[in-house]
Amino acid sequence: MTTPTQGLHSHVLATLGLAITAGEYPPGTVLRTDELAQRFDVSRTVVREVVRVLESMHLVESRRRVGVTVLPTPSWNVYDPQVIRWRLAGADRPRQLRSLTVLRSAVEPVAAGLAAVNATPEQCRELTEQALGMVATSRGRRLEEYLVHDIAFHRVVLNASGNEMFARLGDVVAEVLTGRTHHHVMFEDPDPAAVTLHVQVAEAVRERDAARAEELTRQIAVGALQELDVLAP
Amino acid sequence: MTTPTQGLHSHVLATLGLAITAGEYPPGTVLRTDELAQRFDVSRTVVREVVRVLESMHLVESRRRVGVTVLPTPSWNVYDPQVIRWRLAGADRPRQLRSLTVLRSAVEPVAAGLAAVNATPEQCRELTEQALGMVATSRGRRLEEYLVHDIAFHRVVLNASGNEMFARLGDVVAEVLTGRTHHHVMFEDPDPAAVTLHVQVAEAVRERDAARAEELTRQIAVGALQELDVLAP
DNA sequence: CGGGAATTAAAAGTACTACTTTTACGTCAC
DNA sequence: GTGACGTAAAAGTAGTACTTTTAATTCCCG
Repeated sequence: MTTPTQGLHSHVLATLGLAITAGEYPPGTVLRTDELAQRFDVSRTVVREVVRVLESMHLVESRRRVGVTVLPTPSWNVYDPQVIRWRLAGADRPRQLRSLTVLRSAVEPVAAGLAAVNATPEQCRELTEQALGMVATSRGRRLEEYLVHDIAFHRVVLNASGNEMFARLGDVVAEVLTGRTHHHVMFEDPDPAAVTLHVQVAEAVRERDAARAEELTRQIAVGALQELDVLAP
Repeated sequence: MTTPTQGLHSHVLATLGLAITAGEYPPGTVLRTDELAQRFDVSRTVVREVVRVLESMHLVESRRRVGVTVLPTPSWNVYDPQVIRWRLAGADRPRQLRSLTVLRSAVEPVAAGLAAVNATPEQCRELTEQALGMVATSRGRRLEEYLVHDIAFHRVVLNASGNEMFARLGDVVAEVLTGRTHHHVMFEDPDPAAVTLHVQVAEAVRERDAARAEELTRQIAVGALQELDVLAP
């Protein structure tokens, strides 16, 4: 069952996008628009609009007299949040989680350093609040609540960096953290060391210590990568 | 005059996308499909497909009984290569170049470190070759040739990292480097220090010295940022 | 027998029209 | 003033007819 979307377009897009990113149609596979129209029981108009969107994501390529060809993975717009969501929902979720975590490990430390310089007082407050929330929910099987604070924390850091490219990764980080939490056996409480590091990052940002904020965030990232190595060998 | 594209769809998409990203339609502006159809002298079908694509880039939102609303900048899919190209071609190109350069400064050092671990012999060879090409073209007003090697160099590093998210930034880096070169007064030869650093990175990767590759690339990034500060105060 | 030019047909691209569905907004009753 | 109701405006959907591109086949000539 796919996500219950409203509107024919959304439905077809979700179904096709998911299928393609899941590798259900190997690269090179050709689809024909009216065949798809028949399969989904919608008009060719709808299919064409869907194909145009998939084309803009570089998942497929539409050529006259040939049809709609599925493109190889390296062409895909892997930064498109929609594509990320599809892939995280699909088969190679572990690989995807790893790629994204590596990306985080590169970006977040730099973002934290910038946040120490650019964060507004309000953002500093928010950051501290979320860190404290993490502490409060870090023990006693309260992983869901912890996750909310964790996501909020990282989102504030990325936004506070003042760089729009970083800010836009908030959703990606949210997906990664969610995926990680839900994928693990949900019994264990989060690593106490990580919790402490978050508190310290908030502190460093508040005190405008960019180097320290960056270094501490780097440690968080290292921890996340190691955790991934342990759980997905 | 916009880029000479083939096909009505491409043409309308390019024109509208460029106009929106250039801020020609402030957020909240409402467009109507048949008004657009009239303006571009195409059928509503074509306009609808364009709108769907713009919607997937989160540049606009289409609602019944309202029309097509231009969304605020923070919603935009700023990682979409198409959006990046439009924005680099438009008014806030300096701001955009800065954002992207900061992103590079975060990503490329980590990518270089990974490349030192994962690069194939072939990639090492290619890297050295491009670095030497940079050296060869670094003097005597040969900026265009230099640019080609520079782009190729960074692309190889990103690909060799083995991380698909990094690899996908190759196009972005290419745009940034191109934009930078063409935007500057094209008289001065590239910074000799930067050229040397590139050679050293190739060396470090070849010798599998991840830490050194990372650190050297970080220095390249710092240089790029400083250069930007000098030229766009 | 081979290669290149002409032909063909298959599929997407475009246009137009008619109809449906949603929903903002204004109206009217309470 | 507030809430139910009706209306119309705009997007959504469908279907059809036609155009354009181009892969693939055919056919002619060397």
